Amino acid sequence: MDESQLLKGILEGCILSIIAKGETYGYEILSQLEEDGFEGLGEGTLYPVLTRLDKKGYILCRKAKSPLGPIRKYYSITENGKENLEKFKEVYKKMTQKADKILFCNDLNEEKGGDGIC
Amino acid sequence: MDESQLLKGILEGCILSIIAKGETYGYEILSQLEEDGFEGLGEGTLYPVLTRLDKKGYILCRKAKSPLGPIRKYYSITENGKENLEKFKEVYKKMTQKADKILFCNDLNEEKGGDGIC
DNA sequence: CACAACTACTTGACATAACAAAGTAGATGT
DNA sequence: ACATCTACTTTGTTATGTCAAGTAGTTGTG
Repeated sequence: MDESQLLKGILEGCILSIIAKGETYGYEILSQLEEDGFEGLGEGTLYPVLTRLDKKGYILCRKAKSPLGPIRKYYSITENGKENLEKFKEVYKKMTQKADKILFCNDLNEEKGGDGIC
Repeated sequence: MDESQLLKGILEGCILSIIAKGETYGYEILSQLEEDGFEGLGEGTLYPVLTRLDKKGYILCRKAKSPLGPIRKYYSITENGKENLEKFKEVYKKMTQKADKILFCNDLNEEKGGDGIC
């Protein structure tokens, strides 16, 4: 059961969502993700996502000095990125609703979040 | 926004869950998934998953004639598979809870399912 | 001043899984 | 004979997360 496969696609949306809440930089995103329960994510996982989001035009990049280390790259979301984030949320919501139904609506009255999905 | 990436990992769990509900075969699983909202899944997507689940020992395979076509391969879940399915559900639940929090708990009181995630 | 420790980003090689497209083949009906 | 539906296989492509290693600026300790 490879957890990393489940992350695919989700991670990019989560990172875009974090940037949407305010300008931030890689290292901070990493600690934010850690705080949110996504532990053990390496830098080699995060930075390629940022590059990708930038290439797609979903975020803007601005370089600025750090008060305690090498140069930071600050990212902020673009209009294009905001639109994409909303689309992503819709797709994510639909996808998980479908999966929830198959996974948690068996013969028995199993439940996922406490609300009645079934 | 590539939907197929979001499917990764989820699909395997869903298919295992469908098999857990009773012995079935590929073509039937495909129509079941379609019924559950996973439309447009090709055979080239489904069958490799079944092979994988079989290799991992999560399902058993039995060949039998079809009343209306070529031979079918009937699959049923193993004890090992049942255990794995439960583990998968846990991992899936945790993962989506984390993602839900990041995606739907912004400054505004957005909501996902109607229950208070935030 | 040398060195460790923390911050911060980069790069390259790799594994996994979904997907498209094409193929093989049995059964049925016209 | 031919189309159609059922049913499974195979091959190559692509996207994305992951590991490992590297580069580099800043601060504090001995």
